[in-house]
Amino acid sequence: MRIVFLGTPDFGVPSLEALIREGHEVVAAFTQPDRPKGRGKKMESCPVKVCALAHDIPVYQPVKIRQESVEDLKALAPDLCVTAAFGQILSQEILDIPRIGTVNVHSSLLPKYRGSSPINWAVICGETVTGVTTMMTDKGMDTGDILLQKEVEILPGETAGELTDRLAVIGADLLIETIRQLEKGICPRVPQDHEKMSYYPMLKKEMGLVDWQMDAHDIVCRIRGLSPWPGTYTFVKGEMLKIWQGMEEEATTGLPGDILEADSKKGLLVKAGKNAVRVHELQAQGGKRMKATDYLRGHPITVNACDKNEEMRHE
RNA sequence: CGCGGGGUAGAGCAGUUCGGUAGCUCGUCGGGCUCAUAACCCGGAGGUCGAGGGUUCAAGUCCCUCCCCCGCAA
Repeated sequence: MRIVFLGTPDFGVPSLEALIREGHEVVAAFTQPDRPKGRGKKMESCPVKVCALAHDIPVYQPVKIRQESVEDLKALAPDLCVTAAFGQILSQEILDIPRIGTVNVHSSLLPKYRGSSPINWAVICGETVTGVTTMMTDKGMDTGDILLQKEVEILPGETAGELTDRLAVIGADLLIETIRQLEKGICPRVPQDHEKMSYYPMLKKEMGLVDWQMDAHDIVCRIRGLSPWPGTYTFVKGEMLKIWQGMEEEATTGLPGDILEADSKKGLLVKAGKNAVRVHELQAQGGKRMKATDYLRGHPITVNACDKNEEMRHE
């Protein structure tokens, strides 16, 4: 099968590798253009590009695929296009090019969690089950007909990053099975129940700012859901502190945001709306991530007595 | 050349302004106290101060070069 692969970040790599491993003829890979990244504004290739080049697959990096790549795609004459976290919207004109169609690997149980960050949102919303879906891409945002779907349990304490790694592999397997069934003409194809759809927006940096009015359970889900990017943070004495890991702990005293415990032995405990968040792992500006107890050894934080030291209260 | 913080004992930090015996908290090892401890007391071990070069009687500290880690921004 002549396949054109479209994907950008790590999530797409297992799918691309699976296609190659299965002996499909991957004739091209499309990814987002290289962008200045990291500290020194160095240009960096995305994971899918690196993978494609390693397998001698031609790489295309249009800024806007709809405008630049229609002729290229036609010339490639694919039987099938496969997308996995590509990052650009395909036009109908492009969707009409592949003989069979365009299959998208989406990391949620559609129609739930449409949008660009389904894994993060599933964790943020406190789900215990999510999954991957293969679908026939249509013009809408993750609205196409569902082909195959697989449920995956979200493990306790699992972060979005960890879950992404797992779903990427599971998604690759599902993709291979989907293509197998498409080739035989036995692949189911059912429209989404649009009544049950949910859509969540792209993640923004600001979403990582902890609102201590929220219940501890929700804050912990957010910490997990935004890890490793964009990360969760709060302010202590005017300095930003990233929170990498935390757990809910029962607490009835104090006001939201109060530091109930800050001890290099006991650790760091911050009051939330309901209950409190035990901060296990954090990271100060310029520092590396470390256990809260280690941090407190060298950075003593005063315990808020709830109604004094108002200026020390973090936001 | 995008902005910025940092590398000192196993861990987390202070010390660098203004050169002059390597410090703190914790851990660890040994001893003591206690019905008891994430408690307390006494004692010990453990450091090429990221690397190299330079200045100096003397460099963690001043000068030059390099390596590594991290936050912002994108």
